[in-house]
Formats: sequence, structure tokens, C-alpha cells
Amino acid sequence: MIADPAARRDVPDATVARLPEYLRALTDLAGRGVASVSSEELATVAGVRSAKLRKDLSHLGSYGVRGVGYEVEVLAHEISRQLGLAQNWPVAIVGLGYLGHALATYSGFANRGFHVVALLDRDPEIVGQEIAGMIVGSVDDLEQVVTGHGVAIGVIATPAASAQEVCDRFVAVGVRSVLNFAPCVLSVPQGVDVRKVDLATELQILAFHEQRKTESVRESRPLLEVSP
Amino acid sequence: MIADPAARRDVPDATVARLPEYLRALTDLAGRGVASVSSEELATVAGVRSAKLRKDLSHLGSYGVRGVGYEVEVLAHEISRQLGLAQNWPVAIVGLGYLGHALATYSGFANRGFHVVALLDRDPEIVGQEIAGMIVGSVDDLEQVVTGHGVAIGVIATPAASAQEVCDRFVAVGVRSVLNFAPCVLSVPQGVDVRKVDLATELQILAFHEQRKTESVRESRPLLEVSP
DNA sequence: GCGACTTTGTGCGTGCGTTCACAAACATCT
DNA sequence: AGATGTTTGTGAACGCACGCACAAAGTCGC
Repeated sequence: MIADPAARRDVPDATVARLPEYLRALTDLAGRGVASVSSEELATVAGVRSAKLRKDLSHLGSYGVRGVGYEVEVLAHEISRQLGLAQNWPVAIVGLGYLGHALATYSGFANRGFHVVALLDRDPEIVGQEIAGMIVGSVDDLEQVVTGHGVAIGVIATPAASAQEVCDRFVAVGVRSVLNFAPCVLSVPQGVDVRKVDLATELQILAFHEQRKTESVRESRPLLEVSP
Repeated sequence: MIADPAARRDVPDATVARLPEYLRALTDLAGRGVASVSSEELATVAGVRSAKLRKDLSHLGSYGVRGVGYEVEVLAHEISRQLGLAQNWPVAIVGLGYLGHALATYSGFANRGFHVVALLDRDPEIVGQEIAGMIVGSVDDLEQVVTGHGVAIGVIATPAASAQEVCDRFVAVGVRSVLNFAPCVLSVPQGVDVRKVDLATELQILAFHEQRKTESVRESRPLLEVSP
């Protein structure tokens, strides 16, 4: 029963996006001493429907036992492996404003297979400072730092104006995965993955729905102006 | 030609999620003095296909001119209005670690219709500090602050262990939109929207694809061990 | 060992989102 | 005014993802 070769390819993007949440839920359970879970229980903890969870997991292989459920440790290890968290990814963070600062000190990275090996900034005021036990280097040394540490993932937390330039330099020295916190679109050659996180975007989506809610309240009570 | 009533309902979620990016692109263009854009140009700046952009905008109404394009100012204003950014949303941030700190000082909020009216923390060391021109209050006063300022959107930047409790208290005093940065699932009653941002999740998704890339490289060059 | 029960893994129908391709609508030039 | 060119808005086809519902596969009790 070799599950890997068949499942190795073709994991849907939507599934990949949920794997980290499953892993987090499993880690939680393991920490509470739970040894085995059903898809129903795990789905509740992860905030999805059980059918969706089972279909997602089926793309990784067959790691459950019918009539019983999943072994927490085994499943967590398997998801971890498939996500590539077995190896330790060297990460470089460019831009150490408040956000970069938060990222550098975020323990969620180290705990999950990521190792921040370099902090870089352009501002001479910030270069030389110690943040999270590391000395902030100059962005001038980006190429040297990336190749020296074998950085695989670049994190951009600079203002939008500098983001494309930093990205280009990352790509030029072989970085093929970029996490962008700057509010702008980065153009990259094929083969390079960019994921974008914009804090304001999320608030705006919430505002849209919030407005709809308050509008529907107003509609149920018609305005005086339109009444005869 | 009344576009609103027909378009007012049924804006697909996928479209709503892209509106902030369109707005950002338009603001960029306006700042550069551009008065009019075609869907092709705007799509490039926003990082999508022109057909998708046009279909998205069609859900808001008909604000373009065939043969010409869109007026930047008009379209930006319309998207702004539909997103609910015309009004100023009072936001409260709970949890002022590095991340909360970054959120409090993030200018992207104030620029886009959001007004941070309260910062709250549990740690007596942090309560009383001045951050981004505001004094951090105690989380004990959450109910009073929320009702006093009419907070509509609550931002949770606490550790996972405290997130659900803070969320419950938000909901109890009428907050129906929550932005959650804690790595956990929040359970809320129907009618309350929760959006979650997990910094580690994005890195893990990148790691997954990064691993696939390096694997496929290894496959094209077979390992020595399996060669005879 | 066998029946009853539990839970996984999955085939199938449905709905949503994206892309294509084109007609409608406007501007411009002659 | 008519012809030509450009760009929007949208109908239609396609593909992906989700949820349902159930057979397959295991456990447990007797």
C-alpha cells in the first residue's frame, strides 16, 4: 500500500491553503494529549466541514482507519512532511519597520520549520540594531546574504516604493518564493511564487459586509423621505 | 440609467476580495496624474486579467465608456463607496505585542476609511504606554470602550489562548466584524463575520510549492543511490 | 466467528468563478 | 454622415471546488 506516488502530484490549491490550519489543529490536539481524532472532531477544531476535510486528506494519501479515525501524531507528521516543514527553510526579511519587527520576533515561524537567517534594512538608523537576537544588516548586502545562507524564501516588509526593487534582487540571486507585505503588485518571471498579505485589504472586505448589514437594517425600516 | 438597484445585491465574494486591490491601483494611478484607464491597463496594474476585471466591475454597475475606458477618479470613488469606505469605521485593536503595534501604526488604515479609536491590552506593563499617539487602555474596559466609540470592527492580535474570550466579549457588545490575527479558529454566532490572517500559513503554502520545485529538479537528475 | 456499529474514502451532482469571444456603444477621421 | 477603429459589458462554455450520500473497511460485543 504505497500511498505517496499516486498522491504526490495534483494537490488542489484550495487544499494546500487549508493544510496549515489542519496542522495547527493537530498540534493543538497533540498538546492536549489527544491521540486519535475522527474527521468530524478535527473538522470542528479546524473550522471546516468533515467531508471537505476528508477529501483534502485523501489527496495526501490514506492515513486514516475506517471506524476509528486518524492518529494525531501520524497525521501531523505527514502533513508537516508534505508541506515541506521537515527541512528548515532559511528566510530573509527585508524592511524592519513595525511589521518587519513583528515578523522577526514571531515565534510561529521558528516553531514551524522556518529559520530567519537575516534581517535587512535600508535605513542607517535601523542597520546595526539588534532585533530578535540578530543584528540588522544593510540591504546593500542582500545578494551576499541570500547566497551565503542559501535563503529560499524572501519576505518583503518594505514600503511599496521599494518592494519591486527588493523583489528583483531576490529573484536575481535565485529566490523563487516571495512573501510580500507591501501594498503593491510584484511582477516576477515564471517559476517564482509570490504570495501577498495586505492588512488593509482584509479590513476593507469586512467593511463591505458590515455596510451591507447596516444597509439591510435601514431597508427594513423605509426612509421617511420616500414615504408619501 | 440607474445602475445601483440592480447591482446592489449579489456581488460575488471573489469580486469583493479583489475590489481593495483595484482601489489601490486606481489610487496609484490618480497619484500619478492619470485621468483615464482602459480595463487592459488597470488589469495589468492590479495583477489580474482584463476580462476578470471587467466582469468584476460590471457587478458594481456600468461606470465605463465603451471605446474609451474608465475615469480613474469616478471609478475609485465608486469602489470606495461600495466598499463602505465613505464612512469612517471605528476600529479597536486588542493585544499590543509587536503585531498589534504594527497594526496600530499602520498608515494604510487611516488612509482608507478606518479610524483606530482604541488600543487595549491585558499586560499592566503595556497598559498606559503611548503607541501611535494613543494611550493603551486595559482590556477590562473593552465593553465600555466599544460601546462608547461605537466600534464596528474588532481586531484581535492577542495570543491564541486569549483570542476566543476577547472575541466573545466583542460579540456580546454588538461587534459583528472581527479581524483575527491569532492562530486559532474563532467560533461566533451567525451574522458575525470573521476574517483570519495567519502569517505562518502563508509561509507554509510557499514552502509547499518550494518543495515541489526542488523535488522536480531532483527527479530530472536521478539520485546516485538508485543507479546501478 | 458473526452481526451491528462506526468512520473513512470517494463517485456524483451542483454551483460558483474564470475565460473566451463577440455584439453593442462610443470616438474619431474622412 | 458614414466608415473605421477601439473598448466595454456580457452571454456561453469550461473547469474547479464543495457537499451529499453511500459503499468499503475497519472495530467491538457477544
